[in-house]
Amino acid sequence: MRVLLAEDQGMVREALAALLSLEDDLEVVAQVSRGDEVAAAVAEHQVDVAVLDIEMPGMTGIDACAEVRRARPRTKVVIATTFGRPGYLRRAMESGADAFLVKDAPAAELAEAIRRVLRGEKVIDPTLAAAALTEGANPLTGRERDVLAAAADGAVNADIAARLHLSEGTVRNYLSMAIQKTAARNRAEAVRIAREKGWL
Amino acid sequence: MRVLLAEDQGMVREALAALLSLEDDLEVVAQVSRGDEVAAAVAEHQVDVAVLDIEMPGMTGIDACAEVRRARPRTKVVIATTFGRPGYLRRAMESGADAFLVKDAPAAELAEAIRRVLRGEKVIDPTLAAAALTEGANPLTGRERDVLAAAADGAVNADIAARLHLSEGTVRNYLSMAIQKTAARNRAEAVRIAREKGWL
DNA sequence: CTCGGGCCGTGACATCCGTCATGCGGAGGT
DNA sequence: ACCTCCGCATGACGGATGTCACGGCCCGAG
Repeated sequence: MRVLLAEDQGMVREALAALLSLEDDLEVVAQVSRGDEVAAAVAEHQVDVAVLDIEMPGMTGIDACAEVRRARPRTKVVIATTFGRPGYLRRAMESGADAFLVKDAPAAELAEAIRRVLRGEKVIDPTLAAAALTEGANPLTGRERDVLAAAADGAVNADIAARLHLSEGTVRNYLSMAIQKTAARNRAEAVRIAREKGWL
Repeated sequence: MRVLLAEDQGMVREALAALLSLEDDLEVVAQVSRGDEVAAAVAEHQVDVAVLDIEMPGMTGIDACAEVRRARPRTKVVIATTFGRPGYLRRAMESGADAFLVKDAPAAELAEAIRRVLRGEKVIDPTLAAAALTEGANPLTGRERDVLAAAADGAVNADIAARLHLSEGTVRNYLSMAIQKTAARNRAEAVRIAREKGWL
């Protein structure tokens, strides 16, 4: 079966390629390091399974998954990520992913998951599935996410207001909402919590 | 040559093991997922080269490197990390590392670096070396680092004071110093900048 | 021994931040 | 038509934060 690997860290990507090449029934026919190169490569190399990291330059693996789903629905998608955040899992499934793995897991699970999605199964870590279900959906509105994301790197209110073309008071209001919804005590904690839950 | 791999993400660790096993002259004789297991494993398996990640539970790869250096000076140490922060490079070299690689690099460089350190050479990314030299040393004092680290996850002043057994005013003073030294405009930005430079 | 620097604290002050009340317009649902 | 939710805004208030000046203790370098 023809496999594509998308992962931005060269060493990790090539190591995973070496690992999968040990499997007789799998062949790594393409490797990309950016999310926005996935869809084209999948089409060009007639890929049967795409293994995607989430955090990548250009485009997230989740968005790339949605692109693949639209352009070539028969290609299976496996999301393999460092962070087992419930929100990531939820969004990955909404984008049509067939499997969701965390890189903490033993390597054998990757090949195993690939074979299972090829048989038409879905593969999800049960612990994560439970967490995603108990958490409920992302409670932040679009603008609240925007403001929180802009505050994430330490910008002051005036900066955020300028960047998003808002009034400073509005920025304060959205942040206040976000802080309450995350049950945090200030913006920094709100950012941390939202990140952990995959809301950002 | 006998190689140890220390890396917390199972999938990545085993993939790197597969990669290195393709090299005729290298043999992966031990794998650990925690920093505090490195030294014992190095001694037990008579390891010639230890490949260490930095971010690991239990102990950082840099501290583990120092342990190995003390307990078994002839063992070479290769630090392989996700983040090419100048401060990491500096601290790794101070701990006696023989090579410093970023995981962005192509996989071939890993085996190459291992062979070179075995010949007694040091291997450092020249771009990073330049950055480390232009940056100068960490300007933060021990206590300033402590309070900044405690503020990193969104704790309020009272929390930090309690955690470090300080007065709240003292926390404010240290944070103010840290903010000035990082040329930041608030604690959150100071945390970000200190992280980027590897001062934390 | 003196001097600088790290460490810890206090007090005062200006500013920033988080909260709340309130308002308006638009989109979507019943 | 009505209600609800989102987006955007203003104004006011208290508390948190950042800055500054100042003092103390201890240690190592010169």
